[in-house]
Amino acid sequence: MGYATEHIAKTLRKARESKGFSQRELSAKSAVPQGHISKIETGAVDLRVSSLVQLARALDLELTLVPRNTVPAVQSIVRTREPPSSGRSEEARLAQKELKRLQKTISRFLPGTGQAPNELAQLQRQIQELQHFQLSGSELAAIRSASQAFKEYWSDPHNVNAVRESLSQLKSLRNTLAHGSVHAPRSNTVRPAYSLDEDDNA
Amino acid sequence: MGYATEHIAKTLRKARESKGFSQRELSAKSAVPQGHISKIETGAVDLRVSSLVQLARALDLELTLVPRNTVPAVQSIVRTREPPSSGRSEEARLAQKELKRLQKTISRFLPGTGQAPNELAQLQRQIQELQHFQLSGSELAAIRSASQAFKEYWSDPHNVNAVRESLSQLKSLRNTLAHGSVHAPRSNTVRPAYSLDEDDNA
DNA sequence: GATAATGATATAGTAAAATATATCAACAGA
DNA sequence: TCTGTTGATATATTTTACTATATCATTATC
Repeated sequence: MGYATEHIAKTLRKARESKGFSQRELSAKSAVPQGHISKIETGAVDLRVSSLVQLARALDLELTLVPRNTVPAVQSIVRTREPPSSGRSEEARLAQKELKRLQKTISRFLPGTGQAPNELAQLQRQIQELQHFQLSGSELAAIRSASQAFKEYWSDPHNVNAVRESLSQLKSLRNTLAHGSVHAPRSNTVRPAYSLDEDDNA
Repeated sequence: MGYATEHIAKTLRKARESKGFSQRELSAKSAVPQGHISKIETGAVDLRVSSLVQLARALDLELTLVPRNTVPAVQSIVRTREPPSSGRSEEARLAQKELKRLQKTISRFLPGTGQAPNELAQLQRQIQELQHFQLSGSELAAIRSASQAFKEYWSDPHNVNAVRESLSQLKSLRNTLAHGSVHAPRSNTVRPAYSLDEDDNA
């Protein structure tokens, strides 16, 4: 409806997709129900500012009021810092999927083992945390590599070193992401009021 | 309440005051009731985006969603284009008051005259329109000068030239403002859905 | 001192968002 | 084919913004 709010809705959707989040994931991060996100993105509601801010924060966006005559300059800034080119959204999606796949694989493997090595739990937490970062192509490669390492352990449960290898890869990935030295900064992972998981490590 | 929306509220109030608008004036321009504006500025409500946009437009602001990491750059842009230094708010206030004073003076003068010169009506319309611009120090000077000219006419109703002088000063002021060649652009005066006054002239 | 403008509040009624749940079709993978 | 994910919708309930209107204390202006 609202001609002016339509733009907001589009921005939200684009931001979400570019980060590879599903509406349900975003719902978890922002504490806004998925159904409501759907309505918002399709412009079916005149949402309240608090809802908008909740979503924005989860998407690493900031709601600002800028003077009309500065809008072009602002847009130019935003544009130059945007995702390098195209395909980013798809890569983010794939990276997130790969993470989930690995997570699932591990959890399916766990019950079978009499006593799982310590590293397995760590691996799981690491994956858990990585899901909070915005990922892209290069990260996808690292994740796949870690996934590969775990498969080696899967096929030979004596090879604990493979787990260690996998874990170390993900840790290093997490550190690069957290320190923002290479890719998108994202120094602070978005954290909902109710914590979905505890993650804290070095 | 809303920690995040508090910032929005402050921005709105600052923008309004810096333009010398009262809540009632802003209410007229934005079609948002004064009482509601009060609640919004004091952070008593979690307003809807449509209301926020209405107010923003009336204040010549744009609601935008920008990536977190661009916020500092954006703020810097906004800051460099802001009112040169201080006292702007007070000057705007004074300029608006001066206009009102002149308007009042004229309307009080009118009934007394058997047949007011054409220029008086033009003067009134000119003032009417000028009230839609954001004014500052230099405009204040021009307005006072026009006011002075009118007083000469007041003391000597035969001196129609004084009115012409006053009118010409305001017209020139209006043109400079409208074309944005000198001060703040403001090419399009904010116009509420229901028109409060008709003003159209060259 | 009287009058007018300003901003903050209060109350009551209406409209609409927010929420919790659930369902559904389309599609992707195992 | 079966399963899980995704996005869109539907319904019912609760909460709350929005509106209109009025009051009030505080400043300014005459």
